[in-house]
Amino acid sequence: MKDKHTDALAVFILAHGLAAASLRPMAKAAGTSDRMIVYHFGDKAGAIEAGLARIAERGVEALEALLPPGPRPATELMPMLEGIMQSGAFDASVAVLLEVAALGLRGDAAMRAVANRIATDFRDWLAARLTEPERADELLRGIEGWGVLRGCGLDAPFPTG
Amino acid sequence: MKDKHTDALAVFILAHGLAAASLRPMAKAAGTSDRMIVYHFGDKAGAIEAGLARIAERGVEALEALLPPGPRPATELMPMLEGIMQSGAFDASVAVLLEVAALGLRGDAAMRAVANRIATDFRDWLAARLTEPERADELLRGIEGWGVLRGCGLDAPFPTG
DNA sequence: CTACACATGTAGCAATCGCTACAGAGGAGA
DNA sequence: TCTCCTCTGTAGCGATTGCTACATGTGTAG
Repeated sequence: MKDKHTDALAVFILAHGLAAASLRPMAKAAGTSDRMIVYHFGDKAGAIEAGLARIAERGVEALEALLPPGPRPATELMPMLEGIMQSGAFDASVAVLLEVAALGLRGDAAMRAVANRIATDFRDWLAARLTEPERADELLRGIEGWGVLRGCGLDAPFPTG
Repeated sequence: MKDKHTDALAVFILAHGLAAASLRPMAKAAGTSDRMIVYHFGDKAGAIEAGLARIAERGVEALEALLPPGPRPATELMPMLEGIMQSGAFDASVAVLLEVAALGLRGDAAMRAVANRIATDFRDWLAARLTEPERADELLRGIEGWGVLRGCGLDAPFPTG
């Protein structure tokens, strides 16, 4: 049951953002009570961390499912990614990452750890998908920056290959 | 008086983040009451927007003060910026931008407008500071991405010139 | 002096927050 | 059967949330 609840937490956080993630609404979305969330996860922070960890697990899988397999040169991979990101399908994921990264920047150690996990998973996936894996850091930086500027309503160029 | 309050709002938001920006704490920091904040700014959203607008005005000035004047090639400007950003002096500013951009990504029109203003000001400043102003977009994207990854505790490369 | 807009303090509202105490249900082992 | 242990529902706590009603200043124009 805890596992189902964790899924529901992940879905809720993705849908509404960290800022709106309070116990009762999350519990209701999970079909249970705030009482149970606290029982399973200790406290709100534990529940949030569990939900974010689940998001981290699922994020890369979702992206992977949308791309043909195998490593490619950046000049091929990045335009594919651009199409996917421009569609808005991952806006919620990016928004969550931005919220978590902002907390990390403010010194929240737990959130920084979660952010690190999400970003590292994405970077590793990117490196595995590139025929030039040494460019993963640079391209990841470009993608995240593009996401920020997208949230700002700016048409920044997507990082090219 | 409203102007002083706006300054205090900006300082508070920078220091504690959007997530912690509730009326009473902000008012206390401004040396007034929640009653007065609502009186001057209409409601909480108005106060937040006013504070963020003030942050947008001041952000670029603060950066400008730390650099020698005049446009430079990216290969000179970016290492200077890197030193400043690595110092952490602008972590709070970046964190606020990430929070606002996340709300923008979620469709909050007012926050997207504020985010747009902040990002556009920064981009314009960057373009004016570069001997290759056409690279402003790309470098801005790189800097924002670097900020995200810094919040994730990742040592991403700062965009080079 | 009067009138009237601007400004401010006190008090309180209903709603929501994270969290907890308590009681019970249900199954597993002695 | 008795006794734990895991799980769950109800109810409520004190604190904080955004916001408002009401009374009272404090100026300035007529």
